[in-house]
Amino acid sequence: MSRTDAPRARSGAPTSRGTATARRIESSAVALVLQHGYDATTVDMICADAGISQRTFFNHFATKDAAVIGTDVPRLDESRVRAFIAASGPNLLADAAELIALPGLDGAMDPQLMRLRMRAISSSAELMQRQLERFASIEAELAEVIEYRLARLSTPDESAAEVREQSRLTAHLLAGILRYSADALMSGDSASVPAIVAQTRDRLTALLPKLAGR
Amino acid sequence: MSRTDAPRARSGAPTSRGTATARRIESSAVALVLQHGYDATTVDMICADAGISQRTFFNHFATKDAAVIGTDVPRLDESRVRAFIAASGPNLLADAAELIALPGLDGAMDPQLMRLRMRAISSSAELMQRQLERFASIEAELAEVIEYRLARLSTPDESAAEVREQSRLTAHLLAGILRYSADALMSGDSASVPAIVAQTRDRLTALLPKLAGR
DNA sequence: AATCCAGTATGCAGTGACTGCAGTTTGGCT
DNA sequence: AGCCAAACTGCAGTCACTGCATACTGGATT
Repeated sequence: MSRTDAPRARSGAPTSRGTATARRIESSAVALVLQHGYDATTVDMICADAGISQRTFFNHFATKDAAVIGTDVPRLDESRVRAFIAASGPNLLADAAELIALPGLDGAMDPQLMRLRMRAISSSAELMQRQLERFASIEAELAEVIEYRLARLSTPDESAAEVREQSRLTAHLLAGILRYSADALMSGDSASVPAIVAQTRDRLTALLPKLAGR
Repeated sequence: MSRTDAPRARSGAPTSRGTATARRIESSAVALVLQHGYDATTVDMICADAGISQRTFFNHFATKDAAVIGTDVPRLDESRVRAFIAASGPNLLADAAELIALPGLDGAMDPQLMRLRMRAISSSAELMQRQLERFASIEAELAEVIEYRLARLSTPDESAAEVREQSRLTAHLLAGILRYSADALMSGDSASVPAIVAQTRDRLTALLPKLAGR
């Protein structure tokens, strides 16, 4: 019934990452969306362009938008997580922002398709929305990691439950930062991901003291 | 084509707020979702329960989820906006969080339906998501208001453009706070809206110094 | 009282995303 | 050659949603 949370596919639950067919579908989808816009691009059009049947399309991608934005989910970079927990720099938020390993940055994907995909996503408010929703998927995990750092900063009068809530709140703040970065990345003309991340970090460092009062 | 951004309806663009039919549809929708879950509740079921045709349903609500979560959008409370701009308290974020006038709190709605609606929304991840998306609709407005306050706190080396970007970043942070509050409100068993807002404010006040370092 | 009109409700046919099922092709392996 | 699992396909069906053309309603106008 729901269109967005459909189960993967049926039997093999193909990861889509890697199979030639999935790649063809993805590049057709991105190209057509860039050409006609997301709403005007039907699944049938993508199938025709990729030379496959509609059923095959849905064997690879659970939804139409998955074919455009990709199936990889942002993850926490384990090695960085350990470093983050051990560290104790003053700027927890900025540190945490670097925990997230954006998919597609690990070089496993064609950078050309990557660039087109980003343009396609930013051309549609709906796709952008879906893209941002993905950040929410790691928020719980993020809150847990943050809790380790935050526990060391807690005052004696704060219960463990309170620290946990503060961690969850921090994770939500972080999601806001990520949304801001994604926004800047997509709407800005050029600018690489590392550049945007660094810029946001600086901006945040300047901003936080103003928000926290003195 | 898109399911989520459909234009209101055709001629009169009914506000849905107030008409008896719209109210019947809303309460049928909420009741059925509570009973069967969102995905298992079809538009036809709601129509049958409310005693209207499907076409009439879509004359009142642009989408199925609109009938459950309501059509009112959060707005900035104008009188509070003026107070916010004039004030200069140390806790800008917490101040800003009170700018938002949540719909349904102005007493114009049946509190009983309000409570059922909240339970219905929190019973489905998809609905919750849609609900949270609405906060994004006022982010631009919010950033503009924040800019007034932030401009007074800027250092000489910061350009107007930089202040604007910091304001946008702040608006995104605020959206995170709102999401956290909404989450707490929905998942918590009881707790009134003002109580949650106050609690979040306190929590934020305790948290911010930790995040900004000293 | 007859007329008119705007607002609202409806039936119907169509589009587009998505699913389940049942059957076929394909390529590697024995 | 024969076999098997993975991948592909057609098809029929469900559900959200739209456009259009057509009623029904109650009150304001003449």
